[in-house]
Amino acid sequence: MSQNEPKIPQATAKRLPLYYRFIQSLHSSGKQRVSSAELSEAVKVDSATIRRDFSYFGALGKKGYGYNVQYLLDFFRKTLNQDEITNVALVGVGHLGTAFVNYNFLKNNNTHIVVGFDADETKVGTTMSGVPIHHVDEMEQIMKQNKIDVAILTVPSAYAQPVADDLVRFGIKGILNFTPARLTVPDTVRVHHIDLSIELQSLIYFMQHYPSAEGVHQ
Amino acid sequence: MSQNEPKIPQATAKRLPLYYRFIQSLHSSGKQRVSSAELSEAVKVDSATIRRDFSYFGALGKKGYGYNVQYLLDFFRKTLNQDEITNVALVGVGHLGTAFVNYNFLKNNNTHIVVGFDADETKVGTTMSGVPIHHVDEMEQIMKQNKIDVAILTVPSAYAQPVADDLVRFGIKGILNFTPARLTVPDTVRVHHIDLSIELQSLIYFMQHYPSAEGVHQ
DNA sequence: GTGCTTATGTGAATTCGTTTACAATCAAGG
DNA sequence: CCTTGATTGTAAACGAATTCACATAAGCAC
Repeated sequence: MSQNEPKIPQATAKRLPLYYRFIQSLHSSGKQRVSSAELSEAVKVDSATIRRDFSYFGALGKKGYGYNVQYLLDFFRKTLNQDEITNVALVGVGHLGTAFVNYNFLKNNNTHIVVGFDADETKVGTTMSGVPIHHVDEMEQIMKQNKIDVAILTVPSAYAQPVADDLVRFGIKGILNFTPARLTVPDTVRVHHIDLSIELQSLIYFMQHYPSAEGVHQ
Repeated sequence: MSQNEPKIPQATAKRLPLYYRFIQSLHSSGKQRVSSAELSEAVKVDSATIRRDFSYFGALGKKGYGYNVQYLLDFFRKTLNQDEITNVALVGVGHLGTAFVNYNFLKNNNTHIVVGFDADETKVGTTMSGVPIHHVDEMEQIMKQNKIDVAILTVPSAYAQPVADDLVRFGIKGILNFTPARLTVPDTVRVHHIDLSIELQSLIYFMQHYPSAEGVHQ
């Protein structure tokens, strides 16, 4: 879909959902217009970077005025494909997986965990926050039925690669990987790593070696 | 501590814990030497980048040979200050916070959640996986007693900024922020954001707009 | 209309990070 | 001790991202 748009820098693409969220909150608070300076203050991104980011999509604002909130909102909704709900599978319903099912990315979000998988028979057949938990052996069938192409991976790290291999085989297109394993997948599959120990470790390293300055995040 | 080392690029610093973890696993599997090519395969970072990263610390390897695992291990342990345990506070013991307490970054890690805080009276006074949960009103006293300077923030987003203000007042030096709020803190305090909805959203954006290519993470 | 103020959009400069490519060096084996 | 093969460490090239700085255009007040 929309493969003919100009290629957006990856750094920009990562900030789009952040912008979108704040624009939503502006909109629901009734604000009509906003400047890159205000946005900057709220999302903690330099205002020039915001203007540059927006400019990749053409001229979204007006000189001397700023940006119209409604227009931005509509634009980002379209760009981020927010009218279509993305079904997500959760693979591994341990502590972390459970937290995600309960949270379920509900607010201001077009993503929804629709099914969980686990190998633990005591969990299989239950429902958590309305999400049915199936056995991992049923993945193929259920993933294809529900047209799921994104998975959140929260299995023990020893199983990460084999489970990822399965997911790939069943047609997954994106994996949000919370295990420490660095997955090997075909390059048609997009993997984002969130490695909690490493985030904590690197935070501490930065604290000890970089007295000041703002941190990025991942 | 060790403020006189050469300044390491931030991108490099973020990879250090990743290297360390893999070197540990090499060591415990009895491997004596390792090349940048092998490391590259395992951690999925280009081998030239690894050599460049290591070179910021001087010559850690030998030409034609590679790196001595024991030497690397010792070096990284020292550099990442792994002999000293870092006490961490968990603020907000909801679903996500609970997952972290149970996980507790135990393996191969010098960080340890030693205390949790919550406003919910039914949680206060309990112990989760050996970690005592106190009321947020006791933060000041307990944080200072235990010399805690890192916190994991998993409170509802409306409380994120006020709680962060408290933490700053009680002398925190680093915050791992899992709330969607972009915190305002003095620049002596390091904040890393992990915004789960945004990670999921941006994964989906990348899937739809960048057919191939390897994703970064964070 | 006219002029003042504001804030965008972007060329250019800069900073940061990655990758190429190869000379220098070492281990190992005969 | 010499040769071969392997692998580092880094200079230089490249590429990505950020930031500066300002011409340009729009709103707004009078």
